Order: sequence, then C-alpha cells, then structure tokens
Amino acid sequence: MTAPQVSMDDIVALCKRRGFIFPASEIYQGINGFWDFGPLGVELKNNLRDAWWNAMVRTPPLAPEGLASSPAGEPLSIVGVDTSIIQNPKVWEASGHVGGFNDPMVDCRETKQRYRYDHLWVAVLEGADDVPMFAFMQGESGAAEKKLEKVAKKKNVPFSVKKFPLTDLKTHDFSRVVGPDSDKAGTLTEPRQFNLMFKTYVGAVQSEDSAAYLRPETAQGIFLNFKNVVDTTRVKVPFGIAQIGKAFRNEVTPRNYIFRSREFEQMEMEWFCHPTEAPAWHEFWCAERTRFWKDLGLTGDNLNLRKHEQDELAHYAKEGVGTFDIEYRFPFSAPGYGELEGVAHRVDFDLRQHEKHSGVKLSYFDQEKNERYLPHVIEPAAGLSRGVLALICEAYTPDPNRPSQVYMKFHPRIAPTKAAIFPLVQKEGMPEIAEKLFRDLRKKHVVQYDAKQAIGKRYARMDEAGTPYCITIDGDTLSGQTVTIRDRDTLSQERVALDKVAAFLDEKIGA
RNA sequence: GCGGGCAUAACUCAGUGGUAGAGUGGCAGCUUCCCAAGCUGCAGGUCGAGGGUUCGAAUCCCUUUGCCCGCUCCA
Repeated sequence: MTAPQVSMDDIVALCKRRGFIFPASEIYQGINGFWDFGPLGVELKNNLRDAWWNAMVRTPPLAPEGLASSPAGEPLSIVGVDTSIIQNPKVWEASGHVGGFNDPMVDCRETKQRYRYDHLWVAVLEGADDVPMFAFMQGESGAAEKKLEKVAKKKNVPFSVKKFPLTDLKTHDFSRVVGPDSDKAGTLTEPRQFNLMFKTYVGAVQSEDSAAYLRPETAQGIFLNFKNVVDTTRVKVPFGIAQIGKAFRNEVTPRNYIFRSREFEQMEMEWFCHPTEAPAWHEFWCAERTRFWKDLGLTGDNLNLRKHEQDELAHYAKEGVGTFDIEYRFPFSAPGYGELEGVAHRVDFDLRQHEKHSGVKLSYFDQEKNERYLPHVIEPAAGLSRGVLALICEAYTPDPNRPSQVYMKFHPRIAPTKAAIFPLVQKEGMPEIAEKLFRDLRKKHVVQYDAKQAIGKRYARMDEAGTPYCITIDGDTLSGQTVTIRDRDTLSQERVALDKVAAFLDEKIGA
C-alpha cells in the first residue's frame, strides 16, 4: 500500500504554523540552507536523539552468536564521546576532505573520474576545428596522440598535434573534449571549486596559518579519540564509539527543506572490529539500524534498504564490503527515496590515514590472540535532522473528518508533547484539579495545560501538535475521581482513575 | 552553478497604477459538561529587500535575497 500523496508545502506550512521548524534568521530574509527548530521541533529532535543514544550507548544490542568477544546474549560495548567541531586542520588532510577538494576540479560525467583542472592538458589537430580534442593528464599524452592519429587518418588531414593546458581552453569548447578515460566528447564538467568545508580562522588575527574548518562529519572526532578510548576505558575490540553532534557542509545546492541543509546534526557510531569479522558485523548493523527506524514508526514501503553501486562508493569504502543506505520515501523524493542513514564499511582507511599523518601508532593489540592489527570500521551514520524530517513526513496524516483536517501521528515515544490536560469548563473547581494533575505529570513527561476556548478547539490544537493523549477533567471527576483520556488516532475516550493517569502515561510511552 | 516559477497578516490566499482585504489561526471577555460550537471585542502587514519610472507603485522596470521545480552537485 502506498502512502497517500501529501504535498511538502502543506508539511512545511504546518511546521511553521505550529512551531516545529522556522527559516533561520527569517526577519532578515533568511539565509540559504539554514533552519531553526521551534518549541515542538526541538522536543521532537531531542526525543529522536535520546532514542538513538539509548539504543546505541545506554542499552546497545546484544551480541550475536560467534562474533563478539563477549558471549552471545551479552550487551555489546559502546561508549560515547562529544568531540570538538573545530580540530587541527591536518585532520581533514588525513581524512581526504582537503587536498583533492581544494583545487578546481573537472569531473567526467561518464566515467565519474575527477581530475585536477590544472593537471589536465588537451591535444588537438592543428588547423582542424571540427574534430574532437583529447584530454590527458599532464605528461601522459601518448594515448591522446594515438587517438588523434586515427582521427587524422580517417579525416584525411595532416597529423600535426598541438598541445596546451586545459585551462587555456574556453569552457564553452569543453563539448569538443574527450575525457582522458572516456571515448565520448563533452562529458567533462566545467571546472569547479570543491570547497565544501566551512573555513574559519582560529585566534583574533586572521591569516592562512590560522585557517581551520568546521567539521563536515562527526566521524573524524571519533577516530581522533580511538587511542584515548582504548587506553582509558578498558574496552576490547570489537567495540563502538558513538557521537551525536553538528556538522557543516557548504552544499552547492541546499534543497528540499531541512533534508540538505548546510548545518545539520549527525548520529554516528564507529564499530571497531577484526578485519575478518567486518562483513558479518556490517550485516548485523544493517539489520539493527533498520529495526531502529521501524520501531519509531517508519514502517512499510516508505523505508528501503539499498546497496550502493561500486561507482558511487566514497573513497574510504571502495575496498570494503560496501555501503548500505537506509532510505525513506519523502514526499519530495517519491517515488524515489532519500538517504536517512548509511551503514558503511570504512575498512581501516581512517585509522591508517591518521597513523600516517600524525605519526602516532593506532593499531590495536589483542592480548588473547597475541595479535596486533588496525581494526576495521563499520559505521552506521544517521542524519538526526533528516530523521526528524522523516518522522514529521511519516506523521503527517490528512483527515477530512476531523476539525483540524490533519493530525500528526507521532509514535508516543517521540511525540514532542505526550499529553495535554484540560478542564472541560473553567468553573466548579475543574481548573484546580487539572492544574494539580498538570504539575504532577510534568515532573516526568512533557505535558501542556490548556483551559482556553472550546474543548473541540483544544483537541484540534493538540492534533496538529501530534500530542497522543488529551486528559480532560469533567463533572464526573468531581464526583468519581476519574478523567477521560482521548486517543489522538482513534478519537475514542476512556475513563481512567485520576490517580492512575501517571501510570497510564508511563505504560503508553514506555517511560 | 544553469534554466523556469513564486514572494501580500502566524497559515492559506484575493487584490493588475488611486486610502491594504478575506478565511483560518492567535489573544481577551462572556457562554459552554467533549471535538476548530455561539456572542463581543482586540492585536497583527512600511505588500521579501534596495533602486528606478510616475502626480501617485503591492501592481510597471532593474538589481538583490529567500523559497519551489528541473538539470548539475551531494566527496
């Protein structure tokens, strides 16, 4: 069954109207690619964040048969860190984020190869305007010249080669250029500066010596602390290090609401394991992570597990078993999907790189097996901001039969507000009882008190906020010490004893 | 980055050269024993921003910012 077609515009309007998400710096006409979370949005985000931290760090999964050093059924070992957004710039050279990406680059649309713009040359037949040019890497003109020779024979023109740097060619003429690894003309993109990291300067005086970057992923902070954690926390491979935090990418095109924004939040866990066990752990984490999202209500066809094709793998994942994406069908991506979480096999790329660049030994010594090695890494990396968006999209439920026309069907565990407490009318002592109940419940749950306006309007408000339960104090409360609890999804009401309301919420929300 | 579209109240929108509007929402009061009910009232917009044309611009022109769609990009 496919979800009813809802428009992204309607979701955005509700998020604004009810205080989930606002455009950042809106009173100054906003800023492209940045968003603020409002009162309901931050509760929702915190709930997702806490659910992840609980699932990974506080109560990690139990060890599967035959993989972990601990016996099957024992909890896996995962510890948390919270590392700095700004690190020594050498970190990003080691990780591969700068270097190849700071110079203007030219991509080949066909082969997906990427070349330094200033390292490419082209070879062309002198005096022939209507034949292809062949690009080659500086100093490796052999293949290009052979191809030109063929062309010269075919066209019956003299074989007289002219060579010059690609930078001398107008980008308009790129349509005539055959890429170094391609055999079609016009597949090279215009040169582009790939500077996707935000740059800043450390210290009050700005100079290139003090340049630094805002982290483009939280993962590196974990690798930087691998040795610290091993040395101080008695963890043994296999184990995990988890982190939740902001990351920044100067995206070319921020798009699709908060899906691709320039400042976002990640939830990443690096699972360090023996190289030979990495494929099995990869499979394990794919299943675990899928289950996590399903438990939060992302069910059915809207969730999809997809293996990356070889040519779309990141630089660190090429040698491993690959990357799986957990994807969600957003209204803007339908019928396709958008990435929610990637489970990648990063092999030992990061530890190896940091060992090389820092000169610090990062290998792990297994006492029992008397074996020293660089652990492989399985990385489940989820987008917290994207997760929030997926939860919002999944929750958005049009319903022409109710006054609000729409309600937010959040799983009670992640709903921003768990319950609202209403006195049915503002008299006969009802507000006093309701307020006391409110003060009582709020110690443990996010609850709201609302006595204003008609009861129907108050229910409607809570439907749009996605509050799963509305507790109403009425005439029978005065005589029988019971309240009604209205269920957001079914609209049905049940009577519950006043002193059992807290237990009711605990049970429903799983507190 | 390229091409197209859009921008008027918190939301959805009307207003095509002559005094800024509606519905919804919000707030206050009255009413009200269960689903945006009723009555009364109130707040909120220099029409995204800047410049130009004009006696006069939300309206026409230019620039710019933001959003949406399609390419491109997303290591």
